[in-house]
Amino acid sequence: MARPIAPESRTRLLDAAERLFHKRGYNAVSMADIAEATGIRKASLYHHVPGGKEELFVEVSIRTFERHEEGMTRVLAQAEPKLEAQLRAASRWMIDHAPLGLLAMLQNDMPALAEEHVVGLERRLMTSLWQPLMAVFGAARARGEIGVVNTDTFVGAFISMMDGLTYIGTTTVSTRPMEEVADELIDMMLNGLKAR
Amino acid sequence: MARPIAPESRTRLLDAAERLFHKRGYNAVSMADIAEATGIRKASLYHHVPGGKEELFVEVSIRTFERHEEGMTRVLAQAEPKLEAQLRAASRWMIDHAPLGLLAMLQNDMPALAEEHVVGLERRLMTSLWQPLMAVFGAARARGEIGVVNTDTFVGAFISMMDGLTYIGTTTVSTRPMEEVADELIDMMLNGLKAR
DNA sequence: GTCTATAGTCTGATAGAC
DNA sequence: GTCTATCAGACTATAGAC
Repeated sequence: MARPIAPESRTRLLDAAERLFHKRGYNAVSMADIAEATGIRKASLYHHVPGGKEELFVEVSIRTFERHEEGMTRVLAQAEPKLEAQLRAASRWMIDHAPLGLLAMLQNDMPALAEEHVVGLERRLMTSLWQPLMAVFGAARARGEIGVVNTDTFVGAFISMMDGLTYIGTTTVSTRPMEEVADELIDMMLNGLKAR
Repeated sequence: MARPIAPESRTRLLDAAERLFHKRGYNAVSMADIAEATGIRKASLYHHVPGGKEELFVEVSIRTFERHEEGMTRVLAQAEPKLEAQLRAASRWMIDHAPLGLLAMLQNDMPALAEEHVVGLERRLMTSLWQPLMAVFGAARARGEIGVVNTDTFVGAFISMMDGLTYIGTTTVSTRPMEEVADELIDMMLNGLKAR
C-alpha cells in the first residue's frame, strides 16, 4: 500500500516471510502474500532474493535456527547447572521464541524443497536445538542426576512435548499458562507419574 | 493409465487421497496428484466428491479419525488394566497405524479449511484419540497407580511424543525399532529419569 | 462413472522503465 | 530498489459427450 523507503527492507522481508511460513507452512504461502505483508510489490521481492521462494524459505529457516541455537545455548549456560533448572530454562525459551512447529515443518515443508536444501536444513536444525540439549542431558548423566539412558530419545521427547504445547493449548479448553504445563511435564520427565 | 472398472473405486480414491494428504499435507497435494494415484482422470473425482478438494480432505480425515477411535478403544480394552500395559498397547497402535502427523495437520492444514470444517474436525480428533486415553489415565488415577495429576497434560504429552517418534527416527541416526523407543518413553513417563 | 475439453483463477518468475 | 506489465504453467472446478 504505502511506498516504503526501505530502511532495512530486507530484514522486514525476512521477518514477514518468517511469520507467514511459520504460521501456514511453505506451500500455503504465496509470494503475493509475502509481498503484501512486506509492503512492496511481488516483483520487488526478486531483487532481494533472486533465487525466489525456495531460497527465501531456506534463508528464513537458517536465520530462525541460528537464533534458536544462540538463544538456547545462552539460557542453558545461564541456568543453574542442574537438569531441572536447565530444562525449565529451555522450555521458557521455546515458549517465548516461537512455537517452532518443527514437526509440521519436517513433515510438510521439506518434501517440497530440493534435496540439497533439505539436507542442509536438517543438519542446521540438529545443531541448533538438538546439540545444546544433548549436552545438557549428557552433563546431567555425568553428574549422576539421571541414570544411564539413551540421551537422544529424551531430547527428542522434550522437543516433541514443547512443540506440542502450542497445539495442546489450542485444542483443549485449558487456559493454564504454558509455563505451568511445561513445569508439569519436566517434573514428569524427572520424577515420573507413579504415586510415590 | 489403465481404465479401471471401479469395483470400489470410491474406496480406492479415499485410500489414495489419505496417503497423499498425510504425507505432504493438504496444500501440497493437487487433485491431479490424487487422480493419478487413483487411476482415473481429474474430472472423474468430482463424481465421487462433488464438494471438491476440501470435502475430500474432510471426508478422508473423518474416516482416519474413526479408524483410530475404533482401534485405540479396542486395544486399550484388550490390554491388561494397568497404565503401563495400556500405554504400550496405545503406542503400538499409533506406530502401526500411521504416524498421524497430527501436529502438522493442525498447524498447516486447518488454516486452509472453512471454519465449520475446522471445528468439526477438531472435535472428532478429540473424541478419537484424546478421549480413550483420558479414560485410561483417569482409571489409573482411580486405581491409585499414579498421583493426582492434570490428565489432559499427560495425554497431550503422550500423543506428542508418539507423533514425534516418526521424525525423531528420521532425523537421528538411530536405527532402533520404534517400539523400543516407545517403551523407553513410557518408562520415563511412569518412573522418571532420576537416578533411583 | 468415466472421459475430453476448457473456463477462470492463481502461481512463481522475468523484462524493462524509472 | 521499486515499480507496471506480462508470461507460461498449474491450479480447482465445470460442461457435456459417451
